[in-house]
Amino acid sequence: MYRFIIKSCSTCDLHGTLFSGQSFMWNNIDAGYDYYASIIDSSAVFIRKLSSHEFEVYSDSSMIYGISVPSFITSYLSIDIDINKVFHDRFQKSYPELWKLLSGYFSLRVLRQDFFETMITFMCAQGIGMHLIRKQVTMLCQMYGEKRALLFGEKLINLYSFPTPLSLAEADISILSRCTNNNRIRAANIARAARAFSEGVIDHEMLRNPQLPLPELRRVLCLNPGIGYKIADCIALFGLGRFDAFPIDTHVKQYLAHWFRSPEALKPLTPARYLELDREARTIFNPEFAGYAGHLLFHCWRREIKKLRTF
DNA sequence: GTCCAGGTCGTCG
DNA sequence: CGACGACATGGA
Repeated sequence: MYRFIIKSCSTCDLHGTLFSGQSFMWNNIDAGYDYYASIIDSSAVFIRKLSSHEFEVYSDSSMIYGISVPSFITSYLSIDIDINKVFHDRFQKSYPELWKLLSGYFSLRVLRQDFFETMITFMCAQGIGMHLIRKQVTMLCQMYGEKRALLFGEKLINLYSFPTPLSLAEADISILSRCTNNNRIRAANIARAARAFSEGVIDHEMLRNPQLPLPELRRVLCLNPGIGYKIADCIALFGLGRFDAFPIDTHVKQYLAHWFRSPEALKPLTPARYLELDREARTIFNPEFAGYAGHLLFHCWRREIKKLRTF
């Protein structure tokens, strides 16, 4: 077991990380206010908060995705991102009431999560509630993942690893569909995407190139059945660390109408309007961090206005 | 019973 | 393009 200390210049709420894209991945994550545990790149990782700006990290390997654990975790928790970078002064001054409401969400992080996990979990997130999405991911991990009991000091944590691409690629659709809310189309799309990833048709390295323009990245992801604009943008934001990607779902659409008085956001969301709202968002937010900002607003909207409890 | 959930896709006007 | 239904289930 390796142990590292990481110092952070910005605060990070580890429980808040659960509100990130990993809101779905309930049984392959365990987190509380001062700790976070998961299996990342098939290695067990445990993070404990020592103070607001210091973490200790335990890992059973010295490298994750080929880079040192401290470097990886710093990137994973995106503790390099500062809230004043995410929201420019103009935004803060233009929406003072909203800014005050939003201040409770500043310690929430957008994680730089695993590409494959992100792709599959967001393919489960189509027009159904958070509860059902999490149920699907839970079943996927239990049926196709690996059970792992992790011991960190005195703390025992039971988790499932996320299924490997191959295990989903070879899955029988009738069995897999039990994990996808009985939706066979979704199950077939997931198996197909897993196959494409295994075979390199979905070229992870190519997609990870930060020079790749967002529209092109979106176009390539949308080549896969079951991935539309919204899910492609989620994969870019959470799975490729593209904080400029701005996924527009039913909640984002609602707050664009309510908080930013967008008339377009009141109409049904067609592909053409999606692109139009995407353009609008880039005039409201710092385009470089539009998605990061949008994610904070997403949770703020759900909790403060819609009174939805994610946990 | 009705409506809405972190949508996507095929079909039709 | 835009509207509409299918896909599926469960909580409010």
